[in-house]
Amino acid sequence: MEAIPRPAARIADVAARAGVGIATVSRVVNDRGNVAAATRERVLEAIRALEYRPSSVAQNLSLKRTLVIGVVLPFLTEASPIERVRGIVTALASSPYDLALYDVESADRQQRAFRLLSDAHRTDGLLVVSLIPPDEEVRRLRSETIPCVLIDARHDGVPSVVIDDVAGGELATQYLLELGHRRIAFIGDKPTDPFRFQSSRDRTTGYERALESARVPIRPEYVREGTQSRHVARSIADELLRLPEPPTAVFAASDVQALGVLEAARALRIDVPEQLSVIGFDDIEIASYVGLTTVRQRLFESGRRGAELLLQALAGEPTPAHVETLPLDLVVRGTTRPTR
Amino acid sequence: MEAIPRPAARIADVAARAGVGIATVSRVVNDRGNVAAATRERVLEAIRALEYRPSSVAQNLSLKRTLVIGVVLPFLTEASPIERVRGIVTALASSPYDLALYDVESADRQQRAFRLLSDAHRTDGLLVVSLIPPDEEVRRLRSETIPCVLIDARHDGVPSVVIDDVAGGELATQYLLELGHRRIAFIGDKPTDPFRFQSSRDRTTGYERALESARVPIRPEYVREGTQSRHVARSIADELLRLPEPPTAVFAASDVQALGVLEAARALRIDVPEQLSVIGFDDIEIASYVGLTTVRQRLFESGRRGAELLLQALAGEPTPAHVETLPLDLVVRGTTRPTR
DNA sequence: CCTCTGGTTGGAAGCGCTTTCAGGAACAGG
DNA sequence: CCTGTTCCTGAAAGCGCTTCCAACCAGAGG
Repeated sequence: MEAIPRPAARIADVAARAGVGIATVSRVVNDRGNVAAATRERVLEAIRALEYRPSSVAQNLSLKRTLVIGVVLPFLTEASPIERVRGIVTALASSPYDLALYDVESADRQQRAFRLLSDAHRTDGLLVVSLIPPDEEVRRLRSETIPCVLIDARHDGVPSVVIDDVAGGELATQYLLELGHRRIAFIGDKPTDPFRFQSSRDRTTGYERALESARVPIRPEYVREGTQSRHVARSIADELLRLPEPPTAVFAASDVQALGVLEAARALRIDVPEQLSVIGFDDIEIASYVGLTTVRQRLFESGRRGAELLLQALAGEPTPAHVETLPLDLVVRGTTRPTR
Repeated sequence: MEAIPRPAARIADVAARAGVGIATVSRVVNDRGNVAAATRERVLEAIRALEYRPSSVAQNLSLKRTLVIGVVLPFLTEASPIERVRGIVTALASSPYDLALYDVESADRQQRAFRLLSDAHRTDGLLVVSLIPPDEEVRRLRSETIPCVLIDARHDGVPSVVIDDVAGGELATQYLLELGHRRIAFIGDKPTDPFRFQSSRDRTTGYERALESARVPIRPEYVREGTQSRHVARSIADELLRLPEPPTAVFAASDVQALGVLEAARALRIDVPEQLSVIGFDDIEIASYVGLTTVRQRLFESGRRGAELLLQALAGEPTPAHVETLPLDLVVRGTTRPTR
């Protein structure tokens, strides 16, 4: 337990101690053939004695790779990105790649782009989650042949793992319609949200389509937008429920927002699901605890699958499909009920 | 949007194009003084034209640093480590350091130690969460002067951020006692769990102390151990509640386990909190949704604080205290009630 | 006994950057 | 017009590793 600062051993130290050339040490370390057994043993002994570990930085420079996969995503603090990261971590666990996380939550888009770019060199591949990379950046990545896979985002020519948000919106709305609901409200994200507004908009489209094909008129006062937060969703729901003709069902574009709706209902002593049906989207972990009916998207799976695709690309295998669409399932729990 | 693979520009390319030496380019890039304005402009122009970005790998090799902080932790898939990671990410956001995640969930201890060691070179500092690093490793880290901070773990001479688990256990148990409960069960982790058994054991100690000072006899059949899972806790709780003389209150060593207790009670149609009080530990996000009374530990804060300490050490500032203990709070929600 | 073959080995060149060091230019003062 | 400063600048030496290539050694075959 001595605390004498001693610099880490370098390959030359090992070579000197074993009385061989550094090339030989390198061969032993990397298990590249043609080293006499006796020599190998001597080198191994020296490595042990010196506690030598190759500097990955130097290896990387020499090999022109980094063995790290960059994951760029917004809102790491929220439940659904976390779920995806879990999937990514799982897929990467058995690979030689490390994972570097870049949360762009607070950064403005400029800075985000900048970081991405300047980090291109320190990354063998990129996983971009819920973010659409600027054309400029995609061009660069491609010209430097750094593989990239998008998760929950699309960009021409970049492989991606997505869901069909329109279908998801339809699925949820149709289910409510089947239960007999006709006054169905929708709470989505603000289109000004630079990040995920596309998927929310698609879900809105799905909602509208479902209503249209059921010949239920769309009431503008039922279609609301807020930010992706329980708090805001709660106050929107509150307004909705105080309407002269309140909805009998609410479709929230995310579980987090659905939880806000649940809170609003509770505060107003409106029983769910007796007086109000609520359906969410995502199926985050909490959803199962509170018994929320929702549209499940495979968040974990999206991360895993995206990482797998990237790993394939990194391995030089051709990336199979350009856009991979993950299935959605309706998960019926306790917050929805037929109208009586 | 051409897809012609073109290798990334190197510093020499920039130098050539600008008609200067590479040293000058380096000076411009790093904003190190003494470059004539005209020269600087020419270099900047070349950088722009070639879309030059310095290779951080090469920089790192030259500078002998990596600008990455390694975070080693088990069970990234669970709620509480995630919460800590969030704190770490937050603290690191404004620093130049990147974050590399090493989840040791599946790996056995051997491999974990190995990874840690061999990665020492690719990391400027280490944050170890809920894991006690082997002496061997600590020695190495110290001799190579790689700063390290422990979160939710202790090791002689290594700064750490922890909580007082004994006090936490006492806090929870005392509260139940104050509510009038006398038949209080405890569900902790199996001591065989190589990872977190220490904190669970400390909480058990706290539980026992509280009972002792209240002169309430400890009943062995009330003190149970399981793994850190809702499922297992549920079946343990089930057994507990079927006892001829079932407990009127359960203290679970973690919120996740408390949720299992809640499930068991629901299945047995035992009303919480009317017939059974339940208190957890941690205050993970779900706890607030389900209204679980619990002992809050500042998970997010622990990550942030640990990262801050590491950053300080990295900056050469002396690390203030060796062991920093974060406060615990009793959060009373809806799963506890006085005995009538 | 000599040449050939194939397994071993070390020297040295790179990977792309930082930084030291010394040389040059320009300018001020004498 | 000369000398001393002050600035600017580029060559070159690392940083620690991989790998090409040439050299070497031994045993096999002739």
